[in-house]
Amino acid sequence: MKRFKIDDVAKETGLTKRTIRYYEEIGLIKPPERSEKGTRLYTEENIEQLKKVIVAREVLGFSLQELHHFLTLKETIESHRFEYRNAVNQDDKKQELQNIASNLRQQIDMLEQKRKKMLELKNELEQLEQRIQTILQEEERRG
Amino acid sequence: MKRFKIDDVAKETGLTKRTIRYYEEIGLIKPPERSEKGTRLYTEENIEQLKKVIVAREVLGFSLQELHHFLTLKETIESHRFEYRNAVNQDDKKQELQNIASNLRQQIDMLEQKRKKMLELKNELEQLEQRIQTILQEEERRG
DNA sequence: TATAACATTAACGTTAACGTTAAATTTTGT
DNA sequence: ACAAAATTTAACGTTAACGTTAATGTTATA
Repeated sequence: MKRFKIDDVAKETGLTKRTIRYYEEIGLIKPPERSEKGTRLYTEENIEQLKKVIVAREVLGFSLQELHHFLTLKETIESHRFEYRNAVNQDDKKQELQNIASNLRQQIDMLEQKRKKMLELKNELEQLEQRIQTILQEEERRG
Repeated sequence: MKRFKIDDVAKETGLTKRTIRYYEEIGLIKPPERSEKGTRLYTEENIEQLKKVIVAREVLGFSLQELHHFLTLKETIESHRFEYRNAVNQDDKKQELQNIASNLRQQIDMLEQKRKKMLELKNELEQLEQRIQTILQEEERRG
């Protein structure tokens, strides 16, 4: 499988090298493999993970802390997927799953709230746009 | 018309007094009236404006700079609404309006992009939720 | 009317999210 | 094989968005 060095990743994602290392430092992305002497070697998967982080930060406006919370949640779910049936203490596991589910529900509801607010703002902007278009068209007619 | 003091506004909006003064300082909100001796006196309208800023910041994740840009745009449009017909230089005005329109269109498209990305994330989370529910239900059945 | 409770400005402090620089290695191109 | 280019860690610098404190002045109320 092909590996990329940090400068390639930076160019691909638009982040700086510093930022990529920083995201690794605070645990937002998995540490990539290293060469024998310590140079970071990224897989496509590493890069995809980074891109998701960018979307969540830029597009959704999450803070890196919120993002970390989020990703940890996802990781927890995915890592528990197979372990569950063999769990030592079923009741504890069940409780944990229910906590996660409740947490997820909250995040989903929050996203829906945000989408609603965004739509409202978008509508407001479209009204402004309409107003301007009307004025411009009146001008056309009047010459 | 009733006026509120900054502490009331803080309680109403959930912001701190410092933050409210700061938003005024950087031009995010209109400076409210002052009493004879300098105490800030806020109208309902002032408070509404603040609440909109909060939505845009918290819910939409805009930086205060982006917000400022945004609000300035809106202000520009609204203040030009009546002035336009009597404008001295019609061509300049027309050009300006077209610039604003183009700017608005960009913001609207950006909002739509964000909404799309949000929906994707929401769907992803709902799949995770579904997975958890399935596991929990299997547990129920197995006792 | 006095005094407690609140407001104002000014200035320094803090935290997140990187930027920048430096000194030492590593990797790459010829 | 060796210079040039890229990478690593470490540490200090910067900016936005406030928090905190202090000194002083204003408002409310008993």
